[in-house]
Amino acid sequence: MKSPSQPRDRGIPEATVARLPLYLRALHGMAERGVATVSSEDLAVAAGVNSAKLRKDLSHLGSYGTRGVGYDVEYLVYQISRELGLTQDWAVAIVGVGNLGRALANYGGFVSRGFRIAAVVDADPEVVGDTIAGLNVEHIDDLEAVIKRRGVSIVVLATPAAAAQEVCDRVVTAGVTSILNFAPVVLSVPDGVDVRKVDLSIELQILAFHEQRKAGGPLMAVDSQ
Amino acid sequence: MKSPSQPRDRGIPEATVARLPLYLRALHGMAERGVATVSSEDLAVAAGVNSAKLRKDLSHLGSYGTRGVGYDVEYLVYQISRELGLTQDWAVAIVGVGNLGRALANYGGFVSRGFRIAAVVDADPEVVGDTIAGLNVEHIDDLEAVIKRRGVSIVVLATPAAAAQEVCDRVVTAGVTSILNFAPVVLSVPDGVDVRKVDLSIELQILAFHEQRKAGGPLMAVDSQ
DNA sequence: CCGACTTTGTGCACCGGTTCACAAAGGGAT
DNA sequence: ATCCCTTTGTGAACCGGTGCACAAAGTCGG
Ligand SMILES: NC(=O)c1ccc[n+]([C@@H]2O[C@H](COP(=O)([O-])OP(=O)(O)OC[C@H]3O[C@@H](n4cnc5c(N)ncnc54)[C@H](O)[C@@H]3O)[C@@H](O)[C@H]2O)c1
Ligand SMILES: NC(=O)c1ccc[n+]([C@@H]2O[C@H](COP(=O)([O-])OP(=O)(O)OC[C@H]3O[C@@H](n4cnc5c(N)ncnc54)[C@H](O)[C@@H]3O)[C@@H](O)[C@H]2O)c1
Repeated sequence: MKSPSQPRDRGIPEATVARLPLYLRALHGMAERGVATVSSEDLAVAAGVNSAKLRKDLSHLGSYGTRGVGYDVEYLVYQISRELGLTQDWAVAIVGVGNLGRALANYGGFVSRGFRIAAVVDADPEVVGDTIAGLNVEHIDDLEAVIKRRGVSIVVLATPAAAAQEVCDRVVTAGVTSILNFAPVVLSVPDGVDVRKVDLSIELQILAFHEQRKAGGPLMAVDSQ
Repeated sequence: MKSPSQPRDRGIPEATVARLPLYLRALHGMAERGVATVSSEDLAVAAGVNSAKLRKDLSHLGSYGTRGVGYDVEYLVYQISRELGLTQDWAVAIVGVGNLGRALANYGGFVSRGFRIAAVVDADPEVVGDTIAGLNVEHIDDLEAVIKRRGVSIVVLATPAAAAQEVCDRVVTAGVTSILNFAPVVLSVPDGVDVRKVDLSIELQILAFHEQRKAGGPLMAVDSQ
């Protein structure tokens, strides 16, 4: 059955970490359809990657496959979940409950992955006190207290750009070391704090670049005036 | 040898393209504050990158700097904008006007970068006919007609995962070759079609991985943006 | 007009990540 | 038990990207 789980390499490449959630999603789908084992080739197709890459990624977690057969779906789901830290529950706070913050708070897709929205915080007196996604909107003045009380370890920043750095500083001081930032600013944080940014405007600009190239190619206005 | 500043090598590295919007944002801020010229060092700090990397990135567009002085802010804004295709107006359609689609439609940050929301489309009869962000919500049955009529060249997919591939196929058939996908599925598209995906759930899982590691072992995680 | 100073543009070594290709491992059939 | 077939796990070449370090290019004060 399972080979003696060899000591997992503590240094998993960042690129691999970024793909594990993709494999996990594909595996969940297969488990639901009753698939018991899957080959690297099939899983790779489902996840949209190269099969050699997938095998190398999984090999970083240990030798969980069986040659000639493939990988046990349930077992792999468990191993990847554990590696990503999804066997525990993460308390997430959303700061800034405007257009975007509301959409995130109401999204059900997070809970199903072990991320529980534990608090929503805003500065606008009109909004504070409202109930969003079943949660009472707390005042930004109580940010530190809320983080401590709810055991928040991940903060989602959805405030206007101008407020992002200040809020960031405060949550970091409060002990948070994982931040997902939607505001279009470069946040500066001390070492040891992870910031991941999602910038939709940048995504569109990258698409526009390629679209322009497809359409006109280098034949666009070449003035130099 | 070559003539003075001319559009250089047409093959701009993907990593460079992804950073140009970052430089552009920093430059816009500087222009607003009345800064006329900027050194690679200062701009790099503002954009959160290494200065050598910034210079190499800009060198792909041409020789737009002046040694001993730096870069002319306005001129650089123009050059980067042109390279990214932001000197023209892009018509964007949002398909799926739920939590997320609404937030996107109401967001002002796109228009300011040359992206005009030209249409919003949904399948729900309850929603079709409503006005969102000043636009009439069109029916998904009219998808192809709307794309043609409004000259849409970029589609944002914000439908449930189950509907994403079908909608994707239709917009591709309608001639769209640039898609920004928020649904947690791997889209399959023909060659020549660009798909960029934004998966917030994956971002949280990556944060959780590092968070778990920080809490557990003696190994320190490094920050990344 | 010159020489000191600043900053660009890039050659080069390096590094993480990708892909190919194949030996080794395991299962199943006979 | 042995052979054949499938599929893993990985060595090694390769590739794009990064960052150091510096010569070249340009500014500016005198
Ligand atoms: N909505 C989008 O689709 C979208 C897309 C890309 C980027 N963004 C970015 O995401 C962020 C939020 O966007 P939005 O559309 O939800 O904006 P919004 O204006 O609708 O919401 C911002 C919310 O933050 C609150 N806020 C302001 N200052 C605060 C503070 N100091 N502390 C706590 N809360 C504070 C406001 O009261 C408001 O409720 C912005 O930075 C925006 O640039 C949004
Ligand atoms: N809301 C979030 O914060 C969030 C976060 C991460 C990912 N996502 C993903 O983004 C997508 C949208 O999320 P949401 O929260 O807005 O969901 P939602 O259910 O609120 O909205 C989906 C909308 O799509 C419409 N729709 C359904 N089928 C359609 C079809 N065939 N054609 C056109 N429209 C159709 C529905 O009528 C609905 O209005 C989902 O795939 C979700 O997984 C959302």
